[in-house]
Amino acid sequence: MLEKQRHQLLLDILDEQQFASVNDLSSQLNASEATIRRDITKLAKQDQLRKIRGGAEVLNSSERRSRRPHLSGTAFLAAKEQRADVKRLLAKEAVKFCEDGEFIIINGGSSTYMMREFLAERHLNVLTNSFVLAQELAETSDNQITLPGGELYRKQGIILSAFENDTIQYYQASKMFMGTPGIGKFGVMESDPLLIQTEQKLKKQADQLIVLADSTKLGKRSNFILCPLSEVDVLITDSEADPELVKYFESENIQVILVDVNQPS
Amino acid sequence: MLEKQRHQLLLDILDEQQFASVNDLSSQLNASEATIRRDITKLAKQDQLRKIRGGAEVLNSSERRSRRPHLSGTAFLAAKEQRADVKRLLAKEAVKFCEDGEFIIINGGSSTYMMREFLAERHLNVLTNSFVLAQELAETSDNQITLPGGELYRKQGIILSAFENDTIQYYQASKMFMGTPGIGKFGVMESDPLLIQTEQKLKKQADQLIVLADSTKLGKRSNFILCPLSEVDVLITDSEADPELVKYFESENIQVILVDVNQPS
DNA sequence: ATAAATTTGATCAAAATTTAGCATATTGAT
DNA sequence: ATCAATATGCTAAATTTTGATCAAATTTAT
Repeated sequence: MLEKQRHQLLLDILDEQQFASVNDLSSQLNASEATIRRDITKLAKQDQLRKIRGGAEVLNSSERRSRRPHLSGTAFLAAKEQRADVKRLLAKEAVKFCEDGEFIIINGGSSTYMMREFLAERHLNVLTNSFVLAQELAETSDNQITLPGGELYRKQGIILSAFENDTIQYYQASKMFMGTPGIGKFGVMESDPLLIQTEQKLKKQADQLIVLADSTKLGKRSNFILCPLSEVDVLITDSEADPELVKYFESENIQVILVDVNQPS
Repeated sequence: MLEKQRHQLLLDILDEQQFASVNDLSSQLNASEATIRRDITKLAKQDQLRKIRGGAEVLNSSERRSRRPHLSGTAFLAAKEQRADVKRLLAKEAVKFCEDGEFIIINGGSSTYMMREFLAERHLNVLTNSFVLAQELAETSDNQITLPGGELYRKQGIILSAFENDTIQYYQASKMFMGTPGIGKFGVMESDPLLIQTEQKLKKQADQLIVLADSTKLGKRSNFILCPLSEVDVLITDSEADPELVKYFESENIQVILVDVNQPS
């Protein structure tokens, strides 16, 4: 059996049963114990599993090296599919807010990613933590692109850093655009704890915060509160939004833009 | 059987079973192992499969050649053409220097970009200011990727920042790889003034500096001196290098690796 | 604490795989 | 049909992986 293949199977086994002894693996993969030990050592070096006495142990997902959730691939584009048509309209409206030459920040996410289509023929200065958006804009537009430093998280297609990041700190934008899994009286939500810190750092550098959220997101809760409503300047949503909530947002001094979902596009 | 036909069948087999050993393929396609090896090498160069020890492995669809060339392709890819074969061999040698799990820095440029092919099956932690390299590695490999913050320069496919950049400062690497337009008694040269500052910052974070330069670059001058020879630890060049110069570099305590240019692969 | 049992890493020879060079066969162009 | 270019198969040498053995380290049982 090929080494690579054996490695793959070994990881598959671990995925299912959490732990595996050298002996188990040796018989399941019919390879000698010496070989299994070498495999484990190698895979441990690659951060694919944890070597423990007697065998190996799986890593929990946060430690694990993303097992090829491809950029531009599965996870990201799949999320993009949901209500893609509405998101596209919100994105279109968002881009209309910008004047050529303006400095803006675009936070990663499937809603804001849609802005790429409309940014193609614009000439803005864009700071974004979305690697995939940067990629698109670099290829299809003349916008000036700035990226924050950090590690690339393939699953989200985003660049994250634990450190204070000077590139962000020196960037001053008039507007920041972001999507959200939920927005309500409690504020703007975020489901991915990894993202919160970066988002808050980005938000500090912009004069105006513009949130994109289709009507199903209104009033929805999620894991974490990213910021209170008072920090939101504009909310772009669709015409099916609950009028009560819209009124409430407006009473909180938020400019609400309702995009007609039956618009021809 | 026609070569093209055999290639197609080979890929079909891989599609079905993920892995295939040279031996398997040889009997299934009745061709000698030598031929199968040559096929695999060729197809791997075309990014149709991944060459692994003992055989070949499928690429998941997003890695497949279907994708369009990244970043406008023009300037950057054109530069890539020159002496591409030699550069590829230098890159291969460079990757051999790395151990899985190691933290390395790769400076942008056409030589170092070639490392992507050989990094595909490795598991390293890579910090690079090359946006295009990051793109490739993100799509085709499991390496952990870190990017410095800054503006995206399309022509060079590179991220540059005028600011001190914490992402870089917190990164500690054992090796830094860089290409150069010229290296001689005066030191390592750089032609693009924009790059110098970033390169010097990156260099500070690595224990060892490894320079890739084909033999035509040896003794060549360019606009700027990036660093003196004393800071270079390893020079990877090809066997057509001027022996006098090689001797000189060695007398300066540089480990010189000569790659045989007549090597096939 | 001591002994027994287990696991580990190192070493080495055998087996498998890759590479390189050369001879032969096939193909395409004239 | 002939020549050149390319593709194929074979072999020997170099490299890598594997499995077996064993001493040292670690854990478990007494």
